[in-house]
Amino acid sequence: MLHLYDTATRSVRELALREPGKVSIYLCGPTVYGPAHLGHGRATLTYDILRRYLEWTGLDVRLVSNVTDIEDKIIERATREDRPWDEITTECEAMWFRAMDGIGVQRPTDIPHATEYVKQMIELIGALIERDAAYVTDDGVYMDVESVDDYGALAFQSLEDMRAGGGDRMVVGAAQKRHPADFVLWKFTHCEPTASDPSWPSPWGAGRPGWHSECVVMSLDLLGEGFDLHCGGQDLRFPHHENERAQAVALGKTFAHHWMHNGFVVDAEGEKMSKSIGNVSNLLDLIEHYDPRAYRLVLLQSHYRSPVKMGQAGIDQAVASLAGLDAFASRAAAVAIGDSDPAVIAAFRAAMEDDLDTPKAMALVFDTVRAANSAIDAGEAAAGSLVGAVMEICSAFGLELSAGGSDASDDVLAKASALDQARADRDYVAADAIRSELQADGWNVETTKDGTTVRR
RNA sequence: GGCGACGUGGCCGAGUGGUUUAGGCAACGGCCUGCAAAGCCGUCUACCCGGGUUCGAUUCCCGGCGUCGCCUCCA
Repeated sequence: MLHLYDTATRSVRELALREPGKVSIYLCGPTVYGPAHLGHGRATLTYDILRRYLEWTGLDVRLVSNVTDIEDKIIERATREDRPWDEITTECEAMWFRAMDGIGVQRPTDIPHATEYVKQMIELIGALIERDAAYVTDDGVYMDVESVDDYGALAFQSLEDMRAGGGDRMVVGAAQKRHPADFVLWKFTHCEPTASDPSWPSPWGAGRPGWHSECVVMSLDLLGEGFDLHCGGQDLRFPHHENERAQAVALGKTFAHHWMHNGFVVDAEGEKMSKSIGNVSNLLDLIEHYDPRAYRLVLLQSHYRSPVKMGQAGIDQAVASLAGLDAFASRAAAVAIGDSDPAVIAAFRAAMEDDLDTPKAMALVFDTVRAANSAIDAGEAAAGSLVGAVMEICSAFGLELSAGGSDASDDVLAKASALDQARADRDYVAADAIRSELQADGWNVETTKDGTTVRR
């Protein structure tokens, strides 16, 4: 069974399943007010790889990932551009899924929206007030973090330490907050609602829900108490996940059993990609200019918890590496694929079960490719099962290899034949000319004694 | 100020108390080829610094230095 690092216990432990054969996962999704960036790509690819792996092992995976379509950033943008807020969220959500399609991330099984859960969030907030875990101030309803005994479990810091270590940081939020860490559950709308600034009625006054409530409500509604795994980027660990957990705990509900957080994407200088620094790269730009598989490969070759450096050089290396894998797929197309080599598959599984050791698994893929190439060269029967193992692993990773050539036009194929004819005639000047011509058109040309193959 | 992560060869990036030790990219040599390409074989650069533990440390401990993150919206 899969062993995964659990943020809450800070240890690698078995991912226990609530129901045998089924995995329930909640992944915090995007706030839709702008384009998806590299950081979003890393998170979604990480969990896409996890999901595909789990499915490959035969588990029934339910992956719930929300869309946050109520949020200050959305309202700010709508107000600035004088547009209806939901025009922005609709547009950005469509853009988000275009990016996800582009990098080959499968759709979650459920995609709840915050706007669909306002009523339930109000119920949740009401229950928290009833239990004396939340209180009303002039500008909203706040969660009383001191009502939660183990608040700080994901921050690895007690409330006292947080306050003591606060240094000269400003306390953000209302002056009426009981504790600096108390967070907003409901924000009152003080002005008249506009098309850019949505508002919902509540028992405490018109307003909108705070960010931390939606994920609690949606995860518990769709997955139920004690679901298996809650995941997201490192930056969500605190305060977002801590605060989600606090609400569930305050209500006496069992929340996620296991917490998984992926590392950041950093730029070439090692700095985190962040909107405020302005070094964010748009995911759609990336996949427009490069092979979208390159990003997946970069991530597969590093551990999900490590920071990943994303720069020109890294992408170029991955592209070169993919060329090798595609070349393999091309020559492997001529081999009768057999049952995947059991030793390779066992090694793959062992690597993955150990906290998703995809770097080790990729090393295994490259080793197996080499072994398969040698077997093909030697005409050995083992080639088929080695090829099969490589294909099976790549498929479990969502890494599609391209055997190429299928999009070659008749014209290109005619040139390939002409090249073979010229070589047969020992007219190497003509042969080289044809090859150069094809290469200039972007084809990889391989002339062998069995004839010429062309690939993109 | 508190909490946390990290510092590996030309580059990216795993891993480990010693024995052969990732893997990728790049470079170089060889085989193959009409020449290339692809493929195969081989070579080359490593574990931030100072102490300690140990028969032995890149790996464990302590202390530096450096980089980064969280503590505030952020995948």
